[in-house]
Amino acid sequence: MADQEVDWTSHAESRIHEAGLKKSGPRGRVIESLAGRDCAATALEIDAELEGVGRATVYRAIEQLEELGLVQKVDLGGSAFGYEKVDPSGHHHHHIVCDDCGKVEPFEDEALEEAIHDIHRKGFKLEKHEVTLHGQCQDCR
Amino acid sequence: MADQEVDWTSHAESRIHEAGLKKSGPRGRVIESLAGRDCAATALEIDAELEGVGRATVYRAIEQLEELGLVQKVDLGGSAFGYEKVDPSGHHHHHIVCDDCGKVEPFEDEALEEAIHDIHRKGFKLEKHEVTLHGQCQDCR
DNA sequence: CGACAAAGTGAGAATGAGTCTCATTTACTA
DNA sequence: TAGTAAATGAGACTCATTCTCACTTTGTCG
Repeated sequence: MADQEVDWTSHAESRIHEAGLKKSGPRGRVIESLAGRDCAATALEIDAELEGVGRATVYRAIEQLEELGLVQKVDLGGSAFGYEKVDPSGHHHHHIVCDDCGKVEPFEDEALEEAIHDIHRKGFKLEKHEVTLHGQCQDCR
Repeated sequence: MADQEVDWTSHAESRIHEAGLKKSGPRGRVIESLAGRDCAATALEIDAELEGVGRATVYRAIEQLEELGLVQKVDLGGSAFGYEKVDPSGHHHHHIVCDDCGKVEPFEDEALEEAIHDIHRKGFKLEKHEVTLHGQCQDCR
């Protein structure tokens, strides 16, 4: 396990505690599962990985983590949403999805972030944004 | 019905014909419904609007139109996808979604398009992109 | 003009993701 | 240690989407 994962895990546990929530084994396992991934996973993938943890618990844990800003929901273009840990530093990335095989890769782009930051829309208070690029990966070409 | 809608409708019908597909009333009604909208609608909204047209037919028609590049699928953050006609001129927009009431508004931004156009990713052949901004609309603040 | 094959169709069953309920268990705190 | 609020797992449920299938329409070829 890399340092960053340890950081995110303990950061998440602290924030959970600060929010007045109790410690729990099943939720801890969901947090671990998210910590060990570089990019988005679906709720059902996590559920399948964690034997003995109920589906409802996985969804509940993800929801709580999302409310605390520890996890973000990302649309991968398919039928299910993906969820991934949010870097405490505020650093974030977007996604490239291969429309043939479904593979997802993270990417970052400074110019893109700036362009989005410069968008102002009358009456709308922007809170977050999501960019998904679609195409074909090397393997599928 | 505005000129642009007429154009898109007949353009769509021609492309359907070119693709070797047969003429049909129900699919024609789905095309009309899409033509009459400025922004995305869900498949079930279209289905509900068109009495006498089966759900399967609505989904099939949308799928065919999507394959022909006449319609694009957009993620509105909710549980269902939206579908909207693609302007034959290549002109396109993205979406701002109010996370409280679910309202969707289109927006365009030249700088954003350029930033996306400049992204090159080794091994990936980019085909399309999707940008969704989230926040709160005037009514919900 | 038929007649036939391919495309199209609607009803409803099936699937898949996500949500809800509820009886039971667990973690904190007084 | 008792009380209570949070947490849990099983499974029922909802909603969007896909699939199946028997039947109808379209277009073309003889």
